[in-house]
Amino acid sequence: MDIPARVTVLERVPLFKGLRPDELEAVAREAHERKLEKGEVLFRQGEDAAHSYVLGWGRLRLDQATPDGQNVVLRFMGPGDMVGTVAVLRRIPFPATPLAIEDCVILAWSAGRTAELMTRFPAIALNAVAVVGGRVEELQARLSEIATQRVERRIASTLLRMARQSGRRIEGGVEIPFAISRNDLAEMTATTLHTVSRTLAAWEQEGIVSGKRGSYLTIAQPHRLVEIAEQA
Amino acid sequence: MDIPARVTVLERVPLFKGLRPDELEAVAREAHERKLEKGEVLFRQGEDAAHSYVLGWGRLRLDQATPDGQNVVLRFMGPGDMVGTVAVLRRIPFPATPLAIEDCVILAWSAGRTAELMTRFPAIALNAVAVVGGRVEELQARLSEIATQRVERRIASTLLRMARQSGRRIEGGVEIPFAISRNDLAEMTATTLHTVSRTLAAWEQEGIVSGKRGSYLTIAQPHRLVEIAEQA
DNA sequence: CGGGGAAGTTGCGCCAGCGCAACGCTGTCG
DNA sequence: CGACAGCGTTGCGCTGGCGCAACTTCCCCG
Repeated sequence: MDIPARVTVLERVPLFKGLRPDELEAVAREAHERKLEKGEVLFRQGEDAAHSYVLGWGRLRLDQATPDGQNVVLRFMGPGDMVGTVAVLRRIPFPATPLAIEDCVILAWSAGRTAELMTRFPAIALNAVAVVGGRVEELQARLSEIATQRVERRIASTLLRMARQSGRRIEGGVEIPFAISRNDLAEMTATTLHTVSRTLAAWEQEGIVSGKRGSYLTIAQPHRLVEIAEQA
Repeated sequence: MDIPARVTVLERVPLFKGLRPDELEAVAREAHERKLEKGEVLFRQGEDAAHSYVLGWGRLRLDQATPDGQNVVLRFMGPGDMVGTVAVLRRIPFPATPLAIEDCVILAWSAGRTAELMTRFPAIALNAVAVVGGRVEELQARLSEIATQRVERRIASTLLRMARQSGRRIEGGVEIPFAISRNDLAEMTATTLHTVSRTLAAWEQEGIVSGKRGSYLTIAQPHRLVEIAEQA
C-alpha cells in the first residue's frame, strides 16, 4: 500500500477523525504494514505490547482465555477498528488474542510512535478515549444483560448488537457479514453451544433468522428479535 | 479549596500523571468545585454530559438502570477517580448515575474546557485512554467471571478486586473501607441478595471474612478467598 | 425508649439451562 | 471417493441458585 492508499484507509478510521489530510499523511508515513491470513493471530494474549494496530481490511475475533483455560469472545472487529492501542498506552501485556477470521491487512505503529503521534496530534488521543469509552459502554451493556436477562434475550441482544455494528441490509433482512459459529455466540452470551443451537433452531423454525452452516447469518425479522430482546 | 489545595489533590490523580506543577495549576484554575452529601447524586443517567468530574474526597457508587428497571452496580469510585469524562468526549448522555455513599468534594470542568485542556496538555488525554482502558480490562474480567464461573467464585473474585483497589491492611486482615450491602454485592456479581447472604454467612462461619452490618467488611483470610476464586 | 422500616437471614420448592452423550451433516484431504 | 474431522443437533436427567415468603436484627428518628 502506498501512502495515498493508506490515507484513504485512515480517513475512515474513527481514531483519526478530524485530522487534516496532511496530518493523516504524516500518520500514514509512520506506519508499518502487516498481512494476516485467515486463522493467524496478530499477537497472543500475554505478549508484550510493542505495537498498536489499526485494521485496514478484514475481520478479527478478539478472544480472551480465562485462567482456568476457558475462552470468552470479547468482540468481533472490522475495518477501521483499533487493536492493542490501550495495552500499549497502559504499558501492560496484551490482555487478549486477535484471531483473523478473514484475510486482513493491518497498519502498525511502534509503542513509542503511538504515544508520540498522540502527543503531536491530541485529536487522536481524544478520539481514542471516545473509542475506548464506546467499548466500556458495550461491555457494561453486556454485563447488565448477562446479569439480569435470560439466555434467550441475551442471544437476541447480541445478534442485534452485531447487526447494528456490522450488519448489511440485503433482500430478506439484515446480514451479519462474517461467519459466526454457534460456539462463538455461546462464548459471547455466557451460555453453552447447546442452548444457542436450540434457540437458533427455534428461531429458524419461526423464520426470524436464517443461514446455513458456513454461510452468513441473516436476521429476517429484526422486529421480532427486538421484541424478544425487550420482553420483560 | 484554594488553588494550591486543588493542585495537591490533582497531583495524586492518575488522569493528571506526568503534568508539571505549573500545568497542574492551570488545570486547577479552570475547575469548579462541588460538594455532595451522602445520598445525593452527582448527575443522573440519561442527562446531558455538560461537565466532567474528578473525585477529590469521598466515595461514589456508580449505578446503571437497565431498560426494564433493574439495577446493576458498575463500580465503586474513590478519591482520584475520573467521572463522566468519557460521556463528555463522546458527546452522549451520561450512561449511569453516581451516588455519593460518603460526603464528597468534587472538581468539575465544563465539556468544552475538558476537551480544550486535553488538547493543550495531550498527556491528560493519554492518561485518560489508560484509565478508561483499565476499566475495559476490569469489565472484561467481570464478564469472563460471570460467563464462566459459579456464584461463589464470582463473589470471592469481586471482594478480592475491591480489596486490591481500595483495601486497607489492618490488624486481622484487609478492610474494605466503605459500607457495602449484600444487595450491592449481589448487583455486582449478577446474583441475588439471598445467595450473597448465604455465601457470606458461610464464610463468616469459617472465619474467612467478618464485618457486622453497617461496619466495614474485613477479609480475615485473603488466601482462603484466593483459593475459592481460583479453584477449578 | 419504643415503634417503624430497612437490611439481612433462612427455609423451601421449582425450573432454566448445563452437562453428557449419541447421532447427523458437510466440507475436505489424501 | 471414502473416511475423517469439525460443527451442529437433539434427548435426557440433574442441580445451582433463583423466587417467594416469613422472620429477625439493627438502626434511625421522634
